[in-house]
Amino acid sequence: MTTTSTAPVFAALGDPHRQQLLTLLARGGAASASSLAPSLPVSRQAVDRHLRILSSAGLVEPRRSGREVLYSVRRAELDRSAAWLRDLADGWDRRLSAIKAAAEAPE
Amino acid sequence: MTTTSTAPVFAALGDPHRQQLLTLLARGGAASASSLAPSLPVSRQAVDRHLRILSSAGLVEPRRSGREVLYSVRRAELDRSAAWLRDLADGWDRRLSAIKAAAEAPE
DNA sequence: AACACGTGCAACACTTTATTTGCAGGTCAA
DNA sequence: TTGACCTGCAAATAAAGTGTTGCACGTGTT
Repeated sequence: MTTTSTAPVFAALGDPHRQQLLTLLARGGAASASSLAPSLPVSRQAVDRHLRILSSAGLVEPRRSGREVLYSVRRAELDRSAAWLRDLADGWDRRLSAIKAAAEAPE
Repeated sequence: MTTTSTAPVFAALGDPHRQQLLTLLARGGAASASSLAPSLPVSRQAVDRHLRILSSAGLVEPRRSGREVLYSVRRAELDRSAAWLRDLADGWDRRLSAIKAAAEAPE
């Protein structure tokens, strides 16, 4: 089940510009699309779209402040994705120990 | 720097079929494209391409065994991606404590 | 009210991705 | 050698993603 629900998250993380936006938000705090755009080599509208994608993946959260919309990082989703990776790695480890055990006790 | 190098990894993880292939490999051990294809609702060739993408992202590794090509999970890359997520979350935590400290000591 | 600024949306072009079918070539077994 | 099975590659198509420009609409400010 987590198999499909984390896919949009990883897909969102799979773009360099979006990674850049995430690190900017993580280090600089909440910011708007317009204020972030100068830091990237793309237009304000493109940044806006990336932030929407990150938002629908649950990685950032929009908050209205006056006439601006400030986006901030949502840690919970980062943790959830990291947990998925960890479970995958654990499954692989279990597989390896099963092979090792089978090799040591042929019958 | 890791910003761009992990992007292909996350992009590879961002597809449900590829996630499914990874979990199959992690739990069932090394397998070929042909043997995996019946478990997915796509053709053998499509599975092959997904495995190539996972392979070029470093998430799986091909190994020739007779007339088959067996793919197996590469734990190192899983760990590397998990580390990237952890660093991002840590950066966000540092940001939060900086804000908190500033609030407690206005000047 | 008038102006500036930030957002939201639509149209468009371009590139990439996903997937299929078909076929050629290699490898193993009878 | 013949047949079965697996891999590898090409062409075709449909869909999605990335980016741009232009413009309309709120929301503050003067």
